[in-house]
Amino acid sequence: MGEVNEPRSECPINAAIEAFGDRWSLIVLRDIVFGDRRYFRELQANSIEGIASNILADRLKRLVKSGLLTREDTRPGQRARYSLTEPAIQLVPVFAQLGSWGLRHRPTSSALRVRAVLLEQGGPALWQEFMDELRREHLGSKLPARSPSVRERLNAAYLAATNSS
Amino acid sequence: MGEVNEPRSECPINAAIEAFGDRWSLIVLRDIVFGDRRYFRELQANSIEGIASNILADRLKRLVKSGLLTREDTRPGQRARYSLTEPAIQLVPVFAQLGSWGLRHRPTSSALRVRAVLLEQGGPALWQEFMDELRREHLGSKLPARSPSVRERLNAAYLAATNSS
DNA sequence: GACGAGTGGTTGCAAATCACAAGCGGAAGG
DNA sequence: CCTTCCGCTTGTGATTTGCAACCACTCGTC
Repeated sequence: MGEVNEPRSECPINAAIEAFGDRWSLIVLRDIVFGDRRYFRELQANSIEGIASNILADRLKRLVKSGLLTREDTRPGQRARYSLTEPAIQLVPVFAQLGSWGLRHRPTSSALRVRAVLLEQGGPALWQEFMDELRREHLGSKLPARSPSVRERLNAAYLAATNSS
Repeated sequence: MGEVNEPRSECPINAAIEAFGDRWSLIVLRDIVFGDRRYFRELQANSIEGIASNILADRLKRLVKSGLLTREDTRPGQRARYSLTEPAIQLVPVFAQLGSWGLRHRPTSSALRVRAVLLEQGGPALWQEFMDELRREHLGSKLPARSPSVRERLNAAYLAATNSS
């Protein structure tokens, strides 16, 4: 990916594409945001698309460099936790719209569809709540938490769908 | 791009990425949606990112095959018009969110930013109006038109920004 | 203090894709 | 005819992808 160079244009849509418009960046971010994966091995082992380790390493490095993730700095050989930054947290509405689109126009499994349905039904209010939750988990925000959390609700719906199908 | 094969997963977000998650597909669609380009040469000549003709040809072909565009069928050597399909028109909210993100988190030129700002301010109601407009232009919908059209408003704002800067 | 499991990666390689420039066959107008 | 416009196609080298194997390091256990 050539996004290391200067941007092709100064269009905001193009800027977004250059930041995460490839076949893997959004997949990695999706797994961190919705799947709560924080470590390299977690991301690789649980990837439903089966990401290769070199691609994962490359994307994580690039996302850190471009300000979408931060990496806990550890000595080599130790677990390093990745955290979302505020720009990455603000991708939640993008994920919601992508999910709504995929839901409508492509065949998807009923289990994996559930999260997108809920996110669509909840609308911007739910997205905001989820973003606040991510700020708490990833940025140490002290905003008051609600129970059950959005992620708990999303996962409960996902599990219900996998069992009933 | 390997999107011709079977999908990597049945996740709606992944489905969206496989449909248009590369460095050029959304750029082409953006120019058709917001720039009102309908012909190959228009798309190539006016591309601010400078798309190469083989890439453009490949993307158009793929977008037609995947149901996002239709191509007027003409004899070779004649102008062929491309039209958006309903799934492509429903990308408007995706574009709006991508624009909002790029606006906030990446440097963009004030002129090119204007459309994204307007789309954000207008919200879902404006998106719907714009989608109806696209249905009229691309699908022959007979829904009543409003004046001035959303595109006229977006372009007027864009021109005002280019002159004042 | 050697061992084995777990950590986050790197390396090599073949295949696919990208980006750039040039050229091509048909159609339309004069 | 000749020119211009039309949608591409064809080379070419450079980059990226996907796959599998391998690596250096740390930590807990014996």
